Amino acid sequence: MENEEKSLNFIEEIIEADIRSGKHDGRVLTRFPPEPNGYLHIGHAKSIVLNFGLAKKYNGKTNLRFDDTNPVTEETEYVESIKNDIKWLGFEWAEELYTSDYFETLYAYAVKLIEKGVAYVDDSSPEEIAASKGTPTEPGKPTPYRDRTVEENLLLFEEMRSGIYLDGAKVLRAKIDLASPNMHLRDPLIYRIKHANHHRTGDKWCIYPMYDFAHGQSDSIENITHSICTLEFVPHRPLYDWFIEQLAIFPSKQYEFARLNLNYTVMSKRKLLQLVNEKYVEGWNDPRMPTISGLRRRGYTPVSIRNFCERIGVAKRENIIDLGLLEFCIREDLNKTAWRRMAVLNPVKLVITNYPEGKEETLIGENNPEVAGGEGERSIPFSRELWIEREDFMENPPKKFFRLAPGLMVRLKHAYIIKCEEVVKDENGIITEIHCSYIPESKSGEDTSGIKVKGTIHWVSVSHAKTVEVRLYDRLFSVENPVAMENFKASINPDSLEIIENAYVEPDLLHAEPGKGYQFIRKGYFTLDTKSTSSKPVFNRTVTLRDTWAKEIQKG
RNA sequence: UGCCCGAUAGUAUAAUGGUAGUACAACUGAUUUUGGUUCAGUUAGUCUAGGUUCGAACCCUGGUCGGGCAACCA
Repeated sequence: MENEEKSLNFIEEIIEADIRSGKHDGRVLTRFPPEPNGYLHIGHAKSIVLNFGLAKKYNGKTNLRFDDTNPVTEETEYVESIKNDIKWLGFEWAEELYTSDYFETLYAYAVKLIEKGVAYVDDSSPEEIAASKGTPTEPGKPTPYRDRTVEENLLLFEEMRSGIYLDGAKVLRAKIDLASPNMHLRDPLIYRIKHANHHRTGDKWCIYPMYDFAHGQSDSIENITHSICTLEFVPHRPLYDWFIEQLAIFPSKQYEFARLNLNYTVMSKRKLLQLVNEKYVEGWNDPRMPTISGLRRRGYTPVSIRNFCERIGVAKRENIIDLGLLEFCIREDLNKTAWRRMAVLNPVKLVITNYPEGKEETLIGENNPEVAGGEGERSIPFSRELWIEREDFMENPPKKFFRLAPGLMVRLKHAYIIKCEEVVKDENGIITEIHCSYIPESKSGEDTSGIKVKGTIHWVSVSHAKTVEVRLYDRLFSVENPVAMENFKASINPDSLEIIENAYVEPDLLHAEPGKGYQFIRKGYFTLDTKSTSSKPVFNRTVTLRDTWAKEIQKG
C-alpha cells in the first residue's frame, strides 16, 4: 500500500521538476490569499487544501495573506471568520499577513515605475479611460495625459496621496502597450483615490493599489515560490511578470487551476452575499449555504471536506462536480464515527397488545456498530406503546415491502419481533394506531424464537420519548446550474428546508454534544444546530442515508 | 470575429510515444437486527480530419465545441 505510486496533478509535477532542478534551492512556499469581503466557501476549501497540502507534501510552508486593497468592501468580521474556518479545516499558516502591510512598499514601487517613465497620472474619467482602451479587435488610443513628464507625474502622484483630490479625479496607470492583444496590458490602472476608512490602516491612506498592482508584488515580497490561483487570472499573469521585471524583484511564478463548481448551488461570494442580504437564507452560516461555516453547522466534518477536495482533483479543465460526491464523503466519515440513535420524525402510535400495561424494560444498543466493541452502549427504554415512522407501515404493501403491514412481521431494532394484528383509524380514515403482538422469545441478543424477518424498524417509547425540533435540508437550488438562469434566485428550491417541530427521540439524545454527528437509524446523519438549547434541542440533518428502497419505489 | 485556456465513460480525474486505469454515479448479486455498511461483479470513454511514427489520448497542422479576457472589483 505505502509504495503505491499516486499520480501527480500538474502543479505537483511543476513543483517536483523545480525541486529536481534546484530552483529556489528546493524551497516551497505557497500562500492562501482571500479578500476579507465575505465568508469562505467550499471552493475556497479546494484552494486551501491545495495550497496547504502542497506545502505539507514538499516540506514547505503556507502564508495566510489577506488581500485587503479595497477598503469599501472589507471588514474585520470577515478576517475573523476566514481564520476560524481555515483552522477548523485543520490547517496552520506560517505567517498571518496583509497586503495592507505592504502599502508603503507598493507606493515606492509605483514611484519607481514613474521614475522609469513607465507609469503616469491620468486625469481622465472612467468612461474616457474605458474608451481609450479600445476593444479586443481595435487598439486603444492614448489619453491626453499619457506623455506627462516624470517630474509632473511624481508631483501629481504625491498630491494624490496627500488627499487634495477627490475620489476618481486621478489615477495612476502603467504605461505598457495600448495596442496589446492582451487587454490587461493596455495601460492598466494601478492606483486609485478612495477616501475610505480601511479596516487596518484606518485613514492613513486615501489612495489604494489595484489588485493587479498588489497581488503579484505581494507574492514577490513574501518570496512565494508557487503562486496558485484560479483560471480567470491567466491573462493577468503577463502583467504580473511585467511588474516583477520592471521592478527587478523576486520572481514569483503564478500557476492557474480550474475553480470548483458544484451542481445545484452557486459559488460566487457576490451571489452568496445576495442570498444573505435578501434573506433567502438565515445568514452566511445557513446550513444550506456552500460556505465552510454553513457546512460546519450542517454537520460536515473537516476530514470529509478535505477528502472531497482531494478526490475532485486539480486540473485546468472547467468542471462541475456532482453534489453526490460531497455527500458520499460525509457519509463515508460519519458512517465510521457517528453514534447511532433512534428518532421518529413522522410518528404513528404502535400498541403491543400482549405486552403488559405498565411494564417497562431497559434495552441496550451499541453506540457504533462499525467499530469493534461498539464504542460503548446506551440504554433504551421500552414499553407497551411506541412511536414508529408512519412510512414504515402500509395497509396494502407492494411486493418486497419489508416493513409493517397487516399480518406481517418485523423486528423492532434492539427489541422484539412483532406481528401486525389490527389497524385503528379515525372517522377520516387516517390511521391512528397500529396494534401488534410481540414474540417474547425474540428479544435482541437472546432470541430463541427461530423466526427470521426481513425488516427491522426503529421506534421510540411513547412515555419516554423526548421532543425535539428537526430540520431537514435539501439542495438550495432545484436546477443543476442556477448561474445559467437569467435570474438564479428564481430557481431556489422552495422545499430546501422542512422544519419538524415535534420529533420524538430516545432519551439519550438529550446528551447529544454540539459538533458531534449522530446517525438517526435508517433516517440519516444529524447534528445539533448552533441555535439548539437544552430546553429546546434542534437537530440539523446533515445528509440522508443512501436509500435504495426509495429508488426502487421511484422506478415503480 | 483579436488574444488566452481547455476537450478521456453520466461526473471528475490518471495514463507524459508502448495493455486506456481509478473514484463517484448507475445496474446485478452476496452478507446484514439500519432497504445503511461491507464484499463481489456489470455497464460505460480518448471532440474531429489529416500528418509524423513500427506504434499516438499523448507530438504537429487544420477544424469543431466549451470557457475566459475591456470594472477606479478581487
